Amino acid sequence: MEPEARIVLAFDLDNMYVACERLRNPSLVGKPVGVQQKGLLATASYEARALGVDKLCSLWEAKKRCPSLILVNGEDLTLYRYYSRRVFLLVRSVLGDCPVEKLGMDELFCDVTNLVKEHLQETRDISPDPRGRWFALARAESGALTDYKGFWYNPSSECPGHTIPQYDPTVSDNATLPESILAASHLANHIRHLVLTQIGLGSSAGIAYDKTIAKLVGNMHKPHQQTTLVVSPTASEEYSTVVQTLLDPLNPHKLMGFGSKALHTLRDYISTTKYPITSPSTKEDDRDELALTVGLLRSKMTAALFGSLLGAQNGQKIWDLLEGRDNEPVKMSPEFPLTISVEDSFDQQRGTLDWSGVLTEIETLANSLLRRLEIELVDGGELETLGREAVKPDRRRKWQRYPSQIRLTIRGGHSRQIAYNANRESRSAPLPVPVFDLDIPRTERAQGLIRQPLAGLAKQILDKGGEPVEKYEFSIINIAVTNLQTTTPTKAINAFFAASPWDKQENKRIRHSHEAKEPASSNGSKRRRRTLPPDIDINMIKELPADIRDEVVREYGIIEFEEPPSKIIKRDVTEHTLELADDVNQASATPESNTVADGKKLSSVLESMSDDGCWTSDDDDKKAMTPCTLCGAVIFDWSMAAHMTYHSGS
DNA sequence: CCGGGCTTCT
DNA sequence: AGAAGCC
Repeated sequence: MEPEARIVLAFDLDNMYVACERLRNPSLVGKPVGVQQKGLLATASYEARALGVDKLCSLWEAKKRCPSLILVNGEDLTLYRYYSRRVFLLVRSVLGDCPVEKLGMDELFCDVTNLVKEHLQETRDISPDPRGRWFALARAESGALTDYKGFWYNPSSECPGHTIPQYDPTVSDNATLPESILAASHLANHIRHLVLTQIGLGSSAGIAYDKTIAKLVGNMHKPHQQTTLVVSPTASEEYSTVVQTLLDPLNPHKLMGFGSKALHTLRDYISTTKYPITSPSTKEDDRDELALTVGLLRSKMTAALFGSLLGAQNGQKIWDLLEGRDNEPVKMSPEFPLTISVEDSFDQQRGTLDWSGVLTEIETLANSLLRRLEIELVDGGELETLGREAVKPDRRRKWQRYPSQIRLTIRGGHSRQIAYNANRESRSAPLPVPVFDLDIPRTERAQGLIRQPLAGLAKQILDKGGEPVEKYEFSIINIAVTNLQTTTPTKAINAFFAASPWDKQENKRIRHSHEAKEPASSNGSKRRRRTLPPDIDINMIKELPADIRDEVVREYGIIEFEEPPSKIIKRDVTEHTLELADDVNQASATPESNTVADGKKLSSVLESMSDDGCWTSDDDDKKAMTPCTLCGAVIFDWSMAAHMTYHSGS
């Protein structure tokens, strides 16, 4: 007995960077806007694309073609992360226990199998209601959404948005349409409606039976539209016909998991074995390459061949993609990222420095890393940076996560040969606890990080145990914190006792911490207090970062504190959700914000969400390519400026 | 295969 | 710790 079919929704926020900038600055609505990053155009609004801007990327070229183009600097991603998180939390709260997976900043996958199943069971036997059928949401323990219960839809109406295969209006009938996929499509429509009205971001969606195909069909009609695969895999023959028709003409690259490496390997094999695939490409982005399609690969090769070329497991997985099978589960994304990193790149000039120059660059990065930690991991931090009223000043700002490791990655050299991922070396070390102490100025904490451990890590990488060198060459420096913990770093506390990380000289005597650790299970009493290490100064404990101090106090049962230590941190997801949701409701209630980020009137967008007559679509944000005038390499337009710095370097 | 930021597999 | 994948 085969497992029941899943139902997967794929959401994609339309033109997200521009849309976010328009929420920040509504005067940009309806105008041609370009978002600029590092001297290149990261993305352009639909108005700008209509004026020919999307075909190029250098800034002056863009300005030439479209003098009215408004450039916005998008190098600081804070705003985009903020909205990305808002959308994630909203969707998650609507879907209860369903897994919601974040892909990058602007995409989500949702496995709504169980939700839809429950919905159908609940509504199966109830008598018809003139309003249609009630899709109940946010039940049970997700008590966050007291104001939110579900929505009505008409089970005998057509599927919202577009369908695959397309409806034949002459035979159009819901008889063949699986109830579950119809319900899921209405659910997706409802979620898009919520994201639009509560947050102000338009989105597109795909509804299908796995992630790859949901994403694929979702990309077929954009923006502000959705597309549903309306044939069930339980009707296996019809399903594979439809899916194969859909996939066969595609560039395999469009299938998630079919990366450039795999494609390259396959192409190599095909050309060296004179495999009978010959059709020369006419498409620009396939120039000089075999025009591989899903259909060609599928008909000319075998699963076994894929296995031997790409590894047994991976080969099989990729082969399955060609046949429209994708068993990748929708993985529930964690509330906070698992790593947070900052990175800068350097051309030949900037990237050739003596030792103190290297340290200066690392310090700059350390500062911006600390800023990000405060924005993203401290309660209320993101609101503060967005110029909204932060948490009450008297309320202590609490860390929501505690990274325990820090990692330095350096990519050396500027030779053209190396692959972008090669030549990277990294070293990691425990993250010193004082970084969490918000009473220490950020710049001081950054300097502390340099002293320990970043300078040492940099030496390990750059000197490789040899003698120091006059000049160091590198092209990328990255600093990351990893292993984000939900609890205060107790291990780090021990480390703190063992050696005060950043040399508070007076506290030299707090050394022998491990003696202080009690044999854990010496008797049955769990509540038994640890004894404070005898040589620890109570005043030093007072200077610990607040959260750490609480932990110490709790662990060791210190009582001679004037101010009572606050309770153990209690994390409440739902509370946070509501807090974030608040300011939007006001925003969307005011008349002047009653426009969608891409310039359409809200009312017209809402209207269009129920029918198919949407305005013309654009797509594939960043896929255009152009040959470099100097070396002829075909390069993504959005990276041409960066590419040019490459030439000027050598 | 350039950019910055993330995840996952090995 | 590094390679590779995705946006």
